[in-house]
Amino acid sequence: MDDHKQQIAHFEQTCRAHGLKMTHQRLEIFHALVHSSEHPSAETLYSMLEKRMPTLSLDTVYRTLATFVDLGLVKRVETLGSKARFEAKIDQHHHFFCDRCGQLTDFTWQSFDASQLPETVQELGRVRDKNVILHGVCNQCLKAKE
Amino acid sequence: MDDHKQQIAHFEQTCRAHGLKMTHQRLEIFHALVHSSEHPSAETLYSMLEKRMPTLSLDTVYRTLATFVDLGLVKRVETLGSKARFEAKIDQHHHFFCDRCGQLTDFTWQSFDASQLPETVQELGRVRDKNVILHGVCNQCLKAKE
DNA sequence: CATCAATTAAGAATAAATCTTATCTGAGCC
DNA sequence: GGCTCAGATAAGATTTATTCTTAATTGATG
Repeated sequence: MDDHKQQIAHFEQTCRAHGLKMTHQRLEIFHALVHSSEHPSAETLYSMLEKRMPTLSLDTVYRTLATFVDLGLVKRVETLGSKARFEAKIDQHHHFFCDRCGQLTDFTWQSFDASQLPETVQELGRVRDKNVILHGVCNQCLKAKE
Repeated sequence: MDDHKQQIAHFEQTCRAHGLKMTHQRLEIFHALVHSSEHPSAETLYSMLEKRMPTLSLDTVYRTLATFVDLGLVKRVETLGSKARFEAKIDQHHHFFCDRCGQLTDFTWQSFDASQLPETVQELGRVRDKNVILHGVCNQCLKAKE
C-alpha cells in the first residue's frame, strides 16, 4: 500500500514539472482515484468527494480528470458503456468486467505479459500496450442469483 | 468469404426465430456490418448506406443496431471514445487500436485463446469471454509521419 | 502579500443516443 | 393479390455525458 504514497509523490512531481498548482481539488481527486478500485466515473468521483468537499463542482472533476489523462497520470478505461471510467495508471494489469453489475476488477497475468504477439500483428503497426479484457459474471452477482 | 453468406443466413434465421420482419433496412445494415472491417459507428453506417438508400434515417440505424445487439447478432466494441462502434459478431478475435487515427483492426491469436487464465481470476467470477486489446500506431500512420 | 492559475456558479452548448407522435410503407400471412 | 400490423420515416423534443462561457472568488506559490 506504500505504492500509493509513491504514486502520490510521482503525481506531485509531474504536476510541478508541468507548472501546475497543487490544489486541494487535484490532490483529493487523484487520491480518491488511487485508493479506489472501482474505476469510477467522473460522477462517481464527484459523489465520493462532495461529502468531504461540499464546494467541489462536477465541472472541476471533469476538468481535472482531463488534465490527468493528458499528463498520463490517469487512464480512461475501455468499457462498453457510454460513461467514461478512470483509473490511476499503475503497473501492467488487466480487467475483469461483470456484465451484470458493471463491476470492473483488476488482475495481473505475468505469463501473458511476457508472451509474444502473433507474427501477423507485427504487420499491423507498432504496439505500445497489450491488455486483456474478460467479460463474465462476478461472484457477488452469481451468489445473488437465488 | 462464404462465411458472410452463412452469417447472413444465420441472421435471417435469428430474425425469423424472433418473429422479426426481414426489412430492407435490417438486411442492408447487417450486410454492411458483415462486409465492413472498420467497426463502424451508427453515424458511419448511416453515411455508408444513405447513398444507396436515400430514405434511410439515422434513427433506424440506431434502433436496428440496438435490436441486433439484443439478439446477439452484433457486438458493441470496447473503445476509449465516446462514440459506440459495432461489429458483426464472428469467431473469436482480438483488436488492434491505432491511437493516432482510431483505426480498429481484427486479429486472431490461437495460442492465447487456448491459454489458461491465472488462478486468481477463478476467484473473481465466471468468465464468459476473453479478449486482447492492443494499442499502438498503425502502419499507415507510421508512414504518414515524415 | 501579490499574482495569476485554478475553482466556482450558473447557465449555455455540444455530441451521442433515444423517444414521441403521427403518418406511411411493405413483409409475410391468408 | 389483398390485409394487417410491425417497422420505417419525418420532425422535433428529450436525455445523458461532457465541455464551454463568463464573471467573480479563492488560494498556491514566488
